[in-house]
Amino acid sequence: MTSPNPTATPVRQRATMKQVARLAGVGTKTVSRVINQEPNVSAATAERVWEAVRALDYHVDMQAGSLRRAGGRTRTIGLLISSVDNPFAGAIHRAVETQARRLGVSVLAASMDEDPDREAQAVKEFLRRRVDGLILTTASSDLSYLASVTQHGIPIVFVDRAPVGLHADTVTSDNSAAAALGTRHLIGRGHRRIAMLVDNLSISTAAERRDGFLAELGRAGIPTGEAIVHGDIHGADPAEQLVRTMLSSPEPPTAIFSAQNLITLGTLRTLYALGMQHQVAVIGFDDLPLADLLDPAITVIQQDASAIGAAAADRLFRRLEGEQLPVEHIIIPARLIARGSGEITPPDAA
Amino acid sequence: MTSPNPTATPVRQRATMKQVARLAGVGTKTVSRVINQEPNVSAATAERVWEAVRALDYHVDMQAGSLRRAGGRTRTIGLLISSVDNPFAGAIHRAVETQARRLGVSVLAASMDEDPDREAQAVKEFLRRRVDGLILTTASSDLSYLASVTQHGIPIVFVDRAPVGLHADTVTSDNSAAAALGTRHLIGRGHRRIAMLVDNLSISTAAERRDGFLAELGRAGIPTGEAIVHGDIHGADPAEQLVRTMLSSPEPPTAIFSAQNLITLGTLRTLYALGMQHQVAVIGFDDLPLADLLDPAITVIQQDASAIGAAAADRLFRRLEGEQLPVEHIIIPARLIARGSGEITPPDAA
DNA sequence: CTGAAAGCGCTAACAG
DNA sequence: CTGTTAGCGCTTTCAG
Repeated sequence: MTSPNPTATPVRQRATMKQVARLAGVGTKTVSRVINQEPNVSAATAERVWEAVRALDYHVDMQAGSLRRAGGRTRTIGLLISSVDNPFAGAIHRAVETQARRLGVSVLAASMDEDPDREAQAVKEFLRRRVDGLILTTASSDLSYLASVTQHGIPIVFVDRAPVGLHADTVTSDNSAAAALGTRHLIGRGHRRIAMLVDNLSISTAAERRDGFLAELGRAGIPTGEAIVHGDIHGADPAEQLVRTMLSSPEPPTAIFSAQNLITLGTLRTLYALGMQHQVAVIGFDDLPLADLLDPAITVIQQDASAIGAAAADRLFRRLEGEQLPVEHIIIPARLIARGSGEITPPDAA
Repeated sequence: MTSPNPTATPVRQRATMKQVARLAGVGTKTVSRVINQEPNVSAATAERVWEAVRALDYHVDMQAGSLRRAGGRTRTIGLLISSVDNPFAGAIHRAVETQARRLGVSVLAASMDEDPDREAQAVKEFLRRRVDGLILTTASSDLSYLASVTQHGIPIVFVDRAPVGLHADTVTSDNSAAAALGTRHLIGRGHRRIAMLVDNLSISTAAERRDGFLAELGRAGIPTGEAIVHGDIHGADPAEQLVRTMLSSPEPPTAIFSAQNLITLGTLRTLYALGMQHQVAVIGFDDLPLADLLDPAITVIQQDASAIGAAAADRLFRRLEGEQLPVEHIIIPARLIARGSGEITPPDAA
């Protein structure tokens, strides 16, 4: 009978604490003390243990440990973002990881793809793996399934979007104000027919940007009843199509406010294809890598993703340390970067 | 004496399988069978168990389970990439996650930031958490610390960069060939003074790109002894500086081959600042979002990050399923996308 | 400063 | 089809 694994090196079993203890000639509890840097171990004993650890290439099993440990901490958190492939989300992820690493905490990351089912599934997998805490970007309008989670003592911090119907720590941009800022910028250049292009309006962020836009139009005395708002635009291709249609309409907008990254991309593609990039003003939410080199360079509303991620992580880890904090909604300001495309004036301007 | 947590809802302890069993009026093993979809449970019993699960909001503890389960599988893998904030790495992450999710596997993600110490630290944390397998982008020249890992039966697949001195599954682009392709493209337009700008040469990917560049120069009969190669460029700012210096030299290059994303960005910034974007040819490794809208649009070598990630995940999961596979180096082709900047001819061309 | 015993929540192996 | 017993690797508790 041949071995089932003829080529590979024979699998040597992973070392256990017991084996380390035997090799070092001490009890398992002493090994545990050394590994976890607990006090009350003589330097000599500790050194013998470390030698055994190296000799056996031993790595503690945190999972097994947390089974018994007070509080059952796994030193692992769950992070749910729109997509691990999205630059904005990546920056948040980065900021969270930086803080986590400092504390020896690992991060389970997952993408929810704007799908409430995926979101719920991802959270379930996090819970099965006994994460200590959760940082979530949510796509759900029904967060009731999370109520029990917080009750079980697992802290949750929401990032990017405020949760619906749940009183919990939240860190977001100042979406409505930022949208108003951009809108005011365009109105100041003389625009009155401004189109807002926005993603799925069930995403709170999208809705807030729309609201900020409309509010600012209202403040400027521009009738919001006939305001041009296009929602439910998913990605660059639909945006590209839509802008094409819009611009060939009898009364085309003189400015476009794109409320999201990919929508900006699609908008620009059509403008360039039509050679109209110098005629229609554009402001985009979220910056893009080469935006400053285009002609005209793109005026954007830049969110501080790093600050958002850092604030969320800070909040979560402080709760995990046991700090008693009131539930808070932290708002990170976004800023407008004027580069050219947002300063184009409408054709009929004096 | 006041409660230490006066405002919050009292923390209800997490439900255990035993509690579910008691509530459903069955043994724990039956609950285990139902939860894990094992056979040999009557529909009626299963339904009672599910009711109890819902009532108690029970989530299995996979950690505890894997302690006893044959093979000790945790259904979690570790993914190490250059940075979770890097678009190329994000695309790999995405592809890995997609496959993992299908199999109910979670992903612990970490950034190594081109730092061997961070890399080793991250792997250690993965191991402590008993991941079933590892997908690694490595920055280390000494991978000896991983030998024991594979011996313990934990499969490793390397992505983006081949490991030094370790015979293991690897998925990379065809770096040398792709660099040669880009170089040939420039030579075909009449360029002979081509500068290659490349990241840290200790990164195998960077070295391979340099080698492909030099090899192609050699094939074209261009003396490689005087070839212009600038290594150890970390990010956009140093690249920006360097290009400025280069272009003010007595015999400036007529074409620039940027071997990395951020270097391309810096290169372009200088070219635009000097108004020379129509005079100096540029080819960049890795695509950028707005590259097609610039004037001239940027010619790039595009790596298929999704395919790389997918191939790596496929390999890992097949090994985890127990398939016996020979160690393999899978090479994913990269392609050249000609857009304009790479087709600029040198000033002295006939 | 050190170690022995108990048990965390679960699943393997077996008995019914 | 179902339940009981043992024990995974670790940390807690408590006795030296």
